[in-house]
Amino acid sequence: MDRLPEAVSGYKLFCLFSSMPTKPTKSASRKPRTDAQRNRQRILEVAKEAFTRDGANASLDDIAKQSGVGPGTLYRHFPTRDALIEAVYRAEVEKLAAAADHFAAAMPPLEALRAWMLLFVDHMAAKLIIAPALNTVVGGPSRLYEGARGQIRGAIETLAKRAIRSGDLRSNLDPNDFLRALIGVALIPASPDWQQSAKRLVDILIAGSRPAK
Amino acid sequence: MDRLPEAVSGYKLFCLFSSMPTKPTKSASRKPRTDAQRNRQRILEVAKEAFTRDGANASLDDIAKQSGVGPGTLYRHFPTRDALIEAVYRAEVEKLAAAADHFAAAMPPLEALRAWMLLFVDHMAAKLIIAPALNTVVGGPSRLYEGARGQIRGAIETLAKRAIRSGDLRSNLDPNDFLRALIGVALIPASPDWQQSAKRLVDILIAGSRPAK
DNA sequence: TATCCATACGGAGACTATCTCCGTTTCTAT
DNA sequence: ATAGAAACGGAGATAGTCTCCGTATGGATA
Repeated sequence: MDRLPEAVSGYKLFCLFSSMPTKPTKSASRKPRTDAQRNRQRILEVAKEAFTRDGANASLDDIAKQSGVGPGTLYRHFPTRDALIEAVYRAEVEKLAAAADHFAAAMPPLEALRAWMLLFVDHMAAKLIIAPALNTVVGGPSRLYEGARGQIRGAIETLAKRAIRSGDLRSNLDPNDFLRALIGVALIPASPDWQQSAKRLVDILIAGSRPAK
Repeated sequence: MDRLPEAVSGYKLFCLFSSMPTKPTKSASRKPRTDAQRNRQRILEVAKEAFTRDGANASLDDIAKQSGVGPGTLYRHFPTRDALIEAVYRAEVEKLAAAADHFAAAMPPLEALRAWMLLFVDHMAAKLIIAPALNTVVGGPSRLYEGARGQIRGAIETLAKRAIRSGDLRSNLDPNDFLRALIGVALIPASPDWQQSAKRLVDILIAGSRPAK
């Protein structure tokens, strides 16, 4: 419960920055140890597998073992289960955000939006990673994922605004509504016509968001 | 697991015949004990609170304690965590299904559909019960909730078909798409304009499902 | 109403997973 | 080459899950 919030958030901040391409800070301290980085990476990979396979409460000690490290090492890198899930989640999210930029640059507005929404769905379908990850955040009032959500939100906002500007969508539209709907689709992978449903939904959303004639 | 099933059933058979001089009927079905029913009910209520408050992995022993029963009693009624979650979930679902019938009987088609979709969202918003419950099912390939999902599906199908018949919606529509979208909305209760977003989304879905002019 | 026994109860305790602490090892910088 | 900061591993304390079985209770029967 009362889990040293400031210490944790400090660590999170570190993680956030550490995944950036170049160091923006002067930081004066020394280069992070290579074995630490390697272990961190390895844990992330194994965790992704494990969460995909066993759901969001796969055994953390098992993940540590499969990564070839002790439990202590895992918990040093990711103090809580949520922290680990979040890290895995963030990696996926970054791929999606990158794709949004790419589509925006390469396609006409409405098409780009549609393509990205479908990609969003595909990512969830293929990896099944984001769904289990989102589970735990829904359960509690935790503030995780906010940064990641920001990225996704940014991605769809960019695409939607472009489509609004070109007159393909109504101007009084909140792109977040799209997101919510898509996540719903992704969370029900049970039925076999899953993909079809997702595509239909995307088209319904777009059709429902066209400017009034 | 393998708990002497034949011995038990053999014993029951013996009782059946030996104690049955005149009555040809069922000694088998006896009225369920009232204390058992009461306990079951109480556990359900407490569990609903607990899951809402602490997320889907609230301590089961705690729930038992707060219900005034021992852990054994809880586990007899609900052998697994999923079973308990499912029971709570099912209760909510039944309320929704009932409401669908009510709306269908009392309102014009499109209005009834819209009202129910909003109620669906409200239930999730107010109770936050269904969301945590859905989490665990998403994680694994478990077959829980299928019956409950059937009820919900039935509810929205009834309403949607009515709206299709009256010409308010396109005929090539899969109402399940609506469901998926709504669940997505319900799973992101974080933002403050939550309710607004949900209502907008409902209208987008309906607008996007109108017959082509 | 009294009696019987199937049904249900409680909770001690075995088992399993989570997470911490700290002595040891490894890597970077000088 | 060496110092010492950083990272490691894993034993073990803690906490949650679930079972077993002796005891209590309420419905059926007479």
